[in-house]
This record gives sequence, C-alpha cells and structure tokens, in this order.
Amino acid sequence: MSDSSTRPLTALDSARLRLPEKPALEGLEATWISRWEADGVYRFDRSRPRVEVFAIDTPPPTVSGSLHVGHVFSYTHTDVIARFQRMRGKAVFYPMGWDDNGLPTERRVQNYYGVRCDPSLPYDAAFVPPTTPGKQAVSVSRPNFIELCNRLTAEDERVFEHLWRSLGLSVDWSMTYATIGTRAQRVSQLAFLRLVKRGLAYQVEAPTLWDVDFKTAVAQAELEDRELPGAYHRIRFTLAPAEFIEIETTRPELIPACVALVAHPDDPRYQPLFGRSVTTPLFGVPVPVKPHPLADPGKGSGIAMICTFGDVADVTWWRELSLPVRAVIQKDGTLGPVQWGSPGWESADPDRAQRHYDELARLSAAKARAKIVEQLRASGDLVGEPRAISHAVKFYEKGDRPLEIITSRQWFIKTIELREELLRRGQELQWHPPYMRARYENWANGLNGDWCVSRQRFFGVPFPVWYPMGQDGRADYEHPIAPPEEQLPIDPSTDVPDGYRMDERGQPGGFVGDPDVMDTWATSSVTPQIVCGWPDDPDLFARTFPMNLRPQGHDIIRTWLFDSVLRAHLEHDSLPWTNAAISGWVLDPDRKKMSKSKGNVVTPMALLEEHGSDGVRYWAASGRPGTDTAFDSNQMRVGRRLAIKVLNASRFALASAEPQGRISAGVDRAMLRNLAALVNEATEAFEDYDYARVLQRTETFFWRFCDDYLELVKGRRYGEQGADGAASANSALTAALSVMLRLFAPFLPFVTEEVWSWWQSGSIHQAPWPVPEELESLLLDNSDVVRQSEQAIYDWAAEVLFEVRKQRSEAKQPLKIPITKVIVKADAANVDRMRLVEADLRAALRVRAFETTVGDPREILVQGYDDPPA
RNA sequence: GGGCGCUUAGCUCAGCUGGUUAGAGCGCGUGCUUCACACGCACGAGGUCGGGGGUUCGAGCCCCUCAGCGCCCACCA
Repeated sequence: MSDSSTRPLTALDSARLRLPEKPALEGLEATWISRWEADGVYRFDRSRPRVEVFAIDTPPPTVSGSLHVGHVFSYTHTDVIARFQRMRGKAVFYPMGWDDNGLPTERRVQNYYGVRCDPSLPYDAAFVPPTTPGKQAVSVSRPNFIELCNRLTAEDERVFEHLWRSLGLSVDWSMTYATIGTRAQRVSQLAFLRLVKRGLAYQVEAPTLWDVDFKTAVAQAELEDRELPGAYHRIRFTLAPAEFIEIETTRPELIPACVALVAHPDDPRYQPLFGRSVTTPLFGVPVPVKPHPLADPGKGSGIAMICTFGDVADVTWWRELSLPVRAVIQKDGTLGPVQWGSPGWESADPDRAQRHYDELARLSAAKARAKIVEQLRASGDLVGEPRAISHAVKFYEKGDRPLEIITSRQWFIKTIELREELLRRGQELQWHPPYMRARYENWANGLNGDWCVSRQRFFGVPFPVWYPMGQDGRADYEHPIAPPEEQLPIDPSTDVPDGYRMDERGQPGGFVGDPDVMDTWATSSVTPQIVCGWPDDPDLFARTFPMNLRPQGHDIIRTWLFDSVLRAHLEHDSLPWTNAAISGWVLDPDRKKMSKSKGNVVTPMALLEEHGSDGVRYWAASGRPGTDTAFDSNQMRVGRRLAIKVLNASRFALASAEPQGRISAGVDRAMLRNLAALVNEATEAFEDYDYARVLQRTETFFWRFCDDYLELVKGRRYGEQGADGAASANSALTAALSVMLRLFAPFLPFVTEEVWSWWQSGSIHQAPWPVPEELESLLLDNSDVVRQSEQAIYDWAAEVLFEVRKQRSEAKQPLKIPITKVIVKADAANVDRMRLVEADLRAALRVRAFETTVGDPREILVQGYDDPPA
C-alpha cells in the first residue's frame, strides 16, 4: 500500500528506500531513456485546458547530415524550460520536427546517391539508386528523386532522434513531424490558398533575386553580403559628337542592358542634361538622362547607369522612372542572344552593336566583363584603367556566384504594406533576452519588397494550383485552378484538377500544374499551425495555440521568426506564441563561430559518451539566453563532477536517515531557511527564462551544502548528540535532498531521476517544482524574525568553519590531531548563534573546546593542538 | 552609414533596481588516504572591474566620450 499520495516529498519512506553500494553515472542514460519511454513520462495530456498547457514551437533541425554541438547547446535550453514547466504542473506540448524539405536535402541526396533530378522524366517504379555514386550523375524523375529524399531523410531522422533522446530531451516522441510530410504539406498548401483567396498572396512577373547556379528565385531573407574584389570602370557615353558623359560602374558587361542614366535632381553638373538623351558606348543605344533622389552625387562621377538589372537600386529606378526592360543576363547567368536593331534593341549602328555583342553572348557575367573591357579599351570608351576595389556583393546564402536580378513569374506574400502591424507584433512578443527585438525591427524596417515564396526546385511543397491552357498552348496564369481544401495536399505535377482528364495535361485546352515549390521558410513559418492541428483538429488547436514559446537562434530571426509572426498575423490575427527565447552561438575557444565542420570533429554523441549527458547539459545550460558561449569541454567535466557529487551526497543523506523527527537544531533550520530562499529565487529566475541563473545558484548552494553543512551534521546524524539531534539532522537532510534534486532535475535529468528512484515513487520529472512552504511547514515558526535570525546561523557557522580550517591549514596540522581550544570573540548575536552550533562545529573541526565571549573586533583564534600521539 | 551586444583574476564567466575589504569554477601552488565522494577534501596566491571625464556621501553597476572585439541591418552605381 503506497502512501505516496499523502506523504510529503520531503519525508523518508524507509520501506521504499533502496541504496546502491557504489553509485555511478555509467549507464544511467540507457536505463532512464527506456523507462521514460515505457512510462510515458513526457506524453502530452491533451485533455488539459489551454491555461494548463505550455506549448513549445521547437525548431525542426535541418536534416542535411548531422547535428552539431550548437544544436545540443540550444535544444538543451529549451528542454530545461520544458522540464521546469512540466514540474510546475503544466501539460507540456513539446513536439519535434525535422526540416527535411529544401535545398540542403536535395544536395545531400544528389551527392549521396549520385543522382540528378530531371523533372521531364517519367516516374520509374523499378528504379534502384546506384550502390556507390558514379562519376556521372544518374538522371531521375522528380517522383523518384523525392523518394530518395524521403528515404535518406528517414535514416537521418532516426539518428537525430537517438541523439536527442540520449541528450535527454523531454520531447513527446509520439508527436513528430517532417516539413516534407503530408501534414506539413497540407497546412502549407491550405494556408497558401487561403492567402491567395484573400489577395494576400499573388503571382506576378517581375524582377526577382535569382541564383544562377541553382536557377531559382530567392528571397531577400536568404541574401548575404560577401566582400569581393571588383573594379570601378570609368566609361564614357556620347552626348553629342565629341561630347561625353562619364559614368563609373563595377559591371560594364551590363552596358548592353543600360536603359538610362541617373543623377541627383539637385546636382548642378547634370541638371542641364535631364530630359536629354545619350548614346551607350559600343552599342549605340540612345538612353535618357533622368533625375532621381536616390542617386548619390558623391559616388563615382555622380551619375550612374541604370541597367535591367544590375542591383536592387536598378530595380527601384526602373520601377519609379517607368523605364523599359532590356535584359541580357539569362537564368543560367550567361548573356543571352540579342538581335540588335529589333524592337527594344534600337541602335544607331546595329551591325557594330551586333559585332560587339556576339563576342559577349553565351559568356558568363564574369567572362563577359573581361571581354567588354577589352572592347571598351579598343574603342576608346574606357577612361583610364579600371580601379581595383573591394566591395560587398549580394549572394544567395547557399550560393557560389553573385546574385542576378532576373525577370520571372513568381508567387509573393504581401509583407511591405504590413510593416507597421508587424512591428507592433514584435512589441507584443516577449523576447528573451529583450534586446533581440532590435534585430526583428531592423529587419522589418529594411524590407524592400514582398516575400517571394516560389522556388524553381523539386524537393519541397508544391504550389497547389494548376493553370488552364489556352488553345494557343499558353498557360493562363491569371486564372489558377485550386483544388478544394479537403483534397490537400496535392501535387499538381501528378494530380489532375477536377473537371479535367489525365491526358489533358499540357495539351491545348487542357491544364498544366504549377512547376514550382515553396520556399522552405514558407513551410517552416507555419510550424505552429502544423503542430497545433490547424485546421483539422480544432480541439487541439484551442488547447495549444497561440503557443507559449518559440526557442530559436538569432541568425533566423529575419526568416523563421519574422515569417512565423507574419503568417499567424495574416491567418489568425494573433502572435503565434507569446515568448521567444533566443539562443546564442557556440563559439570555438578562439572566439569564432563554431562551424559545422569543426563541430563535427567532436560529434555530439561522443561528447555525451565522454562527459555524460548531464555533464554536457550542464555546460549548455550555463549559457544565458542570447549569449554566445565558448565550446568548453572543461565545463562539461565540471558538470559531470557535479552529477557524481549529487550521487554521493545523496547516498550519504539517505544512508542511515533514521530516526526522523522534529527539526530543532540550529544549523538544520538555518540550512533549510537558506534553501527556502533559494527556491524563491530560482522560481522567479526560471519564470523569467533565466535558467542559467537557476543552475548557478542551485549549484553554489549545493556545494556549500556538501562542504559545510554535511560536515557539520555528520557526527550528529550518527547519534553523537543523542536521538533528537540525529532526528533533526536526518529530517533536514531528506527534506533538503528532495528539494535540491527537484531544483536540479531540469538540468541533470538523469542523475536526479536515478537518486529520486532510490527513495521516491514516480518520476522526478513529474514531481512538483519545490515551493518554500514544503520546508517552512517543517520549521513550524515562520515569522519574519525567526526566519531571518535562523537564516544568519548558516553564515556564522560557515565563517567559523572557514577560519579554523584556514588556521589548521596554515599550521599544517593534519585533521586527525584535535585542536585543544579555539577562542572566539564576536558580537552578542553571533555569540548566541555560537551556542546553537558549537557542538556541530566541535565535531566537524575536531575542536575540544570553544571559548566564546562578546567582544570587538571579531576574532576566531586557534589556541593550540593536542600533542601528536607518541 | 544605422543599430545591438560585449570588454571584471592566466582561462570561462557571475555580479539583480549604485552601498561595507570585487565573486565562482577551471588552471596553478601547499597540505590531507577525514567512516558519501581521490571523478575527493582543506587552504592559498592571482584583479588600478578596456581608457578618460562626469553625477553622487558612495560606481564594476548611472551619464558623456574614446578604443577594441563580435553580431544584425542598409539601394555599397
């Protein structure tokens, strides 16, 4: 008959107690991981109402190889909070996702199997990938390619889950999702179609950021600057015979794409030219000179050429000045064919233009640049020599060549007109740490276009639309065909819209599927909706959304966090979660961001095996929210030592922990008073997401508990001062142990669970978070006066311990030689305290007698030692 | 160019709303097989809290300024 329902957790049930002979950390992970799974310790209880749920929008790690130490770091932070909330009585909703869609997986599959996706090929059900990738990539159909993606990611996900379990993440493993999975596809497509219906998503043919190697549009959020060598080329345009205007450009190969020159409206040098026309060198194209405030009189010659398109400024000018398009860069990054003299390509001398251009056509932008410089030099239009500079160039973050801006048909989600509303959402969101909000606001304020969400890639969520084909064989993009919501998800490249037949695909009068897939962030930005069951499980959704916490890294504030806020704002007119906890980076010891390659030198699994999961978690949890933290295996060793100490101290506390009884002794009461104060502080810090502080304070208390308190009560708890004294010590020991284990439990889930199992029932991770009342009910009198005076005993005892130990150490007297007498002079309050703790001090310090008097200044003096035994 | 963060012992970091001689761990040194723990215990030596100025009875904490490091953002012809 268990008494666990009524027995306080601070009390000992000797019938249950089972102490190991020699406690050890080895094997705890394996034991408890399977027990937790078998007992469903972390299972989400979906019967609980919203207020009792704590819902976490866990980042789905990218399944593109392996997890590294940075993942271990930040996922531990989340888990620590999850465990705290669970102990606070919350039903923790803590699913795990895998981000397996998108380019990283495509690349990995290509390399792993030696294949290449060719969407024009038919599905081959019998296809088997080569056992070892050959030199020549094998072309496979899109469905075959996706099968391989699914196969490889499934393997990766098993490895990931194993690591997460080993680390002790208290995820509910019955609730996992994949961003390429059916559920994620359904939510992504459904949310998208609803935006289309409301006019918040649209497609348009417009200049977009383009990666020429991946041959896909990309979004502003995926850009990064890279510093590259370049050169200013000073080039002359013809104003009139023998009259020239000089411009400077870093991209002379775009001269054939020039559509205008632009200068600042207030620039007196160029004011007379506004409205006039100049002629481009080599190609003889007449282009207007236009005023625009964006032009910087201080840059170069103060007048710039506008090309379609060299950079985003060109797009702005082109749009605002209503200029024509004269595009030369193609989707593969080469210069395309041009018929000079044809409409749009008017030239004063078409033959000369064609001669020059034919040398450039089919060259990459970089090669064309070298070529055109030769041509300009030969024609005399290059003024001076190119001046080498180093400048920032925009790249797709995963790309190898500079971005181009290319006109293409793409899907967009409206963001620009929502800027103010999104900034308000950012204010509404609670950020941990608060200063991370600035990054969100920087980003929102810097947005210069709507979010391009379509990608010309394969392994992703397809756009769930088809287009009718006219009799002329052209797709009618203005009238997309959407499936009914209940049919989602669909793949328009294999599924057929209602009212059409399979054989009408691609036929005049038939239909064609949208060939593109969504930006991976378009799926990731609805992870709250995916995990919370929107819209198919309204009951779950009502219990979990808006969620409580989004944990993530600061590098993806502008993507994942921002996009998620946008999507929830659009779809639900709310934040997706109330709190965002931003983790820092893991840095190399030399202060650089720990790269994946370096992180893989020490694999997470090897770390867990070497230092124990609790040891690694200790290191991770000491990194405060938002703060970059150095990779430090030394800290992991410290964490491991702490876990071992927990084992040993617990064994001591529980061995011969009877009799139990009233807690009357001064140090016992003092220790528990201080512990109660710690519980208050820890709870407050945890509620503020300052887990690192909780760990640090708890650890400090615990070491002092071991070094001072345990030494003080050692003799008494074995009965040296009688049964009452022993009972007091034993009851205080078990109470303190119970509370400290629970304070440590979120950080050191394995060792605390192990010790808990020696003497308690159930999992510590389902036990209630400690409250001061548990301890105060044992201390009976809790008036402020008593509370404060008792708390101070602990410091006094520690001071005497320290002083006497110091003097013994300086005198080089071994502990086995008793101290004959210690003189103590102190104020009246401490003299009173001395009476309460003297017996414990005598035992702990091997002091035969204290001579305590009121006096000033305070003095603690060892008077002499017994003679050493003959 | 705009913004954010950081700069405290050899190393990694705490120092909450300003209050007595600035803290911890690691490392280092000395000593100790003390009946939970040698994966241990005790003690010790290490800091003009980045520089300068200011506010205050009082500043590592507040203000100004300079310097260095890191990051975010920016239409960088």
